[in-house]
This record gives sequence, C-alpha cells and structure tokens, in this order.
Amino acid sequence: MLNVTNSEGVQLQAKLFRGFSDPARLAILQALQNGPQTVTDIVATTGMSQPNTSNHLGCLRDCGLVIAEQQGRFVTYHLSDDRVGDLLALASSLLADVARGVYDCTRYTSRDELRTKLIKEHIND
Amino acid sequence: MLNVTNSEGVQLQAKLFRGFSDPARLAILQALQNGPQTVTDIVATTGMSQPNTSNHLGCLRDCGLVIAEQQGRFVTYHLSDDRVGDLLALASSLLADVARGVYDCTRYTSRDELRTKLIKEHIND
DNA sequence: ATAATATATCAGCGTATCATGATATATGAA
DNA sequence: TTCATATATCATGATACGCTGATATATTAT
Repeated sequence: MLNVTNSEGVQLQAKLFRGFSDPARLAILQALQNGPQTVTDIVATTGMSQPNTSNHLGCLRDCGLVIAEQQGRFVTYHLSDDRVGDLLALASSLLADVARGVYDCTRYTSRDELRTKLIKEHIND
Repeated sequence: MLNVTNSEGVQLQAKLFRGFSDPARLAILQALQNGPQTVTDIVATTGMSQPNTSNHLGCLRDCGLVIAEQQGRFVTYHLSDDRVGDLLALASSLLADVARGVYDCTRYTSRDELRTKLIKEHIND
C-alpha cells in the first residue's frame, strides 16, 4: 500500500479514533465522564473482567485519552481533556440523525452482511 | 460478556467511530471535505485500489458518514452531515495536544508493544 | 516477613479486519 | 447488440483485536 493512507497525520488520527471504536472503551470513557474512577470502580460499573478492563485502560492511556494516577495501591483514571467528552457528545448528536444507517455498519466486506441482517432482525424482536 | 458494554447505544457509537478508525477511511473522508467526488476521483486522490476503495466507501455509507448518488455510470459520494467534518476537526485539535501519547496507541495487548517500538524507531529515522 | 489486595501482563484462541486479484454487475457508447 | 468503462462483490490470506484464565508485580495491612 503506497498511498496517501500512509501519511503520518492520518495514521495518528486513525489511532486516536480507534480509542473510541470499541464498546468496552466507550463504556469506560462514559463512566469517566462522571469523574475519576479507580480500576476497581470501572470493573464494577462496566461488569468487565479485570484483565480486560486493564488492557482497554492501557490502550486508552497510550492513546492519550485518559490519564492514570497511582494513589496508594489503587490507580485512578480520569479523562485527559475536555475534548474527549466533546467528541463523545458530538458523536451522539450525529448518531441521533444517522442511527438507522449505522445498524448496517458491522460490515467491512460483504460476507458480514448476513451477520448484519441477523443482528438487525434480532434488534427488531 | 454480560455487561454494560452490550447496551445498544454504546454499540452504535462504537460502530460510528469505527468509520473513522482506519487511515484509508480517514483519507476518503478528508478528500470528501473538499466536496463530492466519484469513486474514480477517490481512487485517484488516495492511491488505493478500486476494490479496497469501494469496500471502505461501503463501510462509510453503511455507517451513515457518506451518501452515494448514482450519476450516469459514476457514483458520487459526499459527506452526510457537517458534523462529520466537525468530528474530524475536533479530533485534530485534540490530537495536537496528545500526539506524543498516540504514538503508543498501536497496542491493545502487550504483545503489540514490540511492534509499537519498531514503529516509533522507524518514525524517528 | 507474610498475607491480602489492586493492577498489570502473559499465553492462547476465536473472530474481525484489511488488502489483493479475479470476477460480476451496471450503465452508457459505438 | 457488442464493447468499454465504472463500481461492487467475491475468495482468500495475513494480521490485528478482544476475551479469558493464569500469573506477575506492587502496595498496604497484620
């Protein structure tokens, strides 16, 4: 692949968005919008396993979306910047108007369309 | 996985962000910020293969981020909403302040860190 | 020092994602 | 109709991702 896709800016931006592109990480980010939380708190509020939570927090931390602070034997996480919340809010606003289309967004290639259909049918139950 | 991560809103939002989370799709979205373009145009400006471009356009279309309009035997694509551009701009703004951290955001699990290091070293060349 | 708790890391497995090259479909031109 | 062009889809392979269960590390309490 030898194209504009390799430009550094686009790569970085894609990585930034990847921080937001997983339900588990979004759940964490949303939880942190209510204020700082320890890993234990986040495990409790999200219901995810501890290693999984820790991994996603590591990803978010390395993305620069959250900041970790050790306090005693706990580690407290908080959003790194108000714009993280702004991005979430803007996405919600956009989503409100394009929600129907996003039901189909599971697919990358066409082989995913069956799964998408199944999901849609299931949602309609 | 039986947790908050399964809530419908979070899933949809994750799918929306996945539209932005790939360099190829970001390149397409940025190209479309200059106005509508046909697939042929996009293939030319991004340098991506035609099938790959088409696949990514399909993803963006199903995400609701772009809209396709058939004109003759061409299909012209345009951004579906101003907020798509707003999200890109907001991300750029955020990125400008956390760029250093995002260099590390390749990782999900720790096994990716070697790759990340290699990328970083390569960037520093 | 030992034990207990909080967090991070590891190994692995199943699946999704993205790229490619070949092919199908569809629209317009000769 | 036949051909050329524009776009979409298919088959496949390589890699990335996310989850789990086990383990390592680090900090506090006894």
